[in-house]
Amino acid sequence: MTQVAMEEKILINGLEQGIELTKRLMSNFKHTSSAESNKPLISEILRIYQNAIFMLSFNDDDKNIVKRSHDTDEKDYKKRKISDKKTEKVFVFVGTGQEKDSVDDGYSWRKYGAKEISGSINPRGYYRCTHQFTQNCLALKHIQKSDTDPSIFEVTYAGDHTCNNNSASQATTNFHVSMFEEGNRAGDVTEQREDIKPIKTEPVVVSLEDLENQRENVVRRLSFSNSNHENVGEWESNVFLGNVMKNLMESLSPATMSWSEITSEIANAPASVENSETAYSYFSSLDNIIDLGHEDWWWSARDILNW
DNA sequence: CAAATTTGACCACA
DNA sequence: TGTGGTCAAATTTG
Repeated sequence: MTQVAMEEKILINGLEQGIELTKRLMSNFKHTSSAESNKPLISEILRIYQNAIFMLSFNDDDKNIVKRSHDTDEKDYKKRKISDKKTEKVFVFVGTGQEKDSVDDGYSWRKYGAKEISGSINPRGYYRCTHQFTQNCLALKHIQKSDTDPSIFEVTYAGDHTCNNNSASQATTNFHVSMFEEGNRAGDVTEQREDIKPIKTEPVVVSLEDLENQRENVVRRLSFSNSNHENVGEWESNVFLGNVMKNLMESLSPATMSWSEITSEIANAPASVENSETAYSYFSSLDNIIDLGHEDWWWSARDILNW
């Protein structure tokens, strides 16, 4: 594992911890205050996380960030399996929840194989969409538990869902943070890095429906990197943010605040970082917050946000 | 009993 | 020939 990868992991774990704290905080807070006063907090938290993730993708930029465009390849659909698919690697950090061997991402999967992977301790599981035959849905995914950290799952998706039978309705109690790490081979446009540097954060507009039913749409609308191409950081951040929001929604009772309220609140949040220095300062403060530990963090947040 | 999983066989590919 | 992805029979699960 490279140095960068290690830093990445540490950062993500910290962020994930922060989210757990946020969940708890919000859960507590809803009993003692109005939803209205929660809004600025939510915005601030989201912004901080957004910037942290920004940093993450920025750090990533000496690796291959660009996802291989998989267009105009559909000629030889003879070899219709995983071979030439855009396969994105995803790290899923499962929150404190129960140990499971898979990750609930809203779709229903059917395991069709498992394989020992050379050099890895844990086997890799092979899944296809449950509706592969009934709806001709050719989505696939592979899951492999990390050797070093049992709470991390390496998930590779291949193929798009054409089915609509995802079980998006039931909310997960677990909290997932998903992140793409790399596209693939070395020859891939690493020199276009300058173009990829995120420039500015756009207002966030997302609907919960889209998040849970149509990830692809979420990717586009939640985008806060520049990018004509979809790049990895984009996806990563979107999934991350989407999960943040989802959990905030779960923490708040549905009656106290509607999703559209949150959405507009987020959209009105100040546009964030213009450059990496600013982003770094945000990141640092987040880092400090995490360092404070659970109880202190709560009070620290009170100070920062002027409650 | 149907649907999902396990597990070794099979097979493609480098 | 080794590795990794899929198949499918056996088995488990609900």
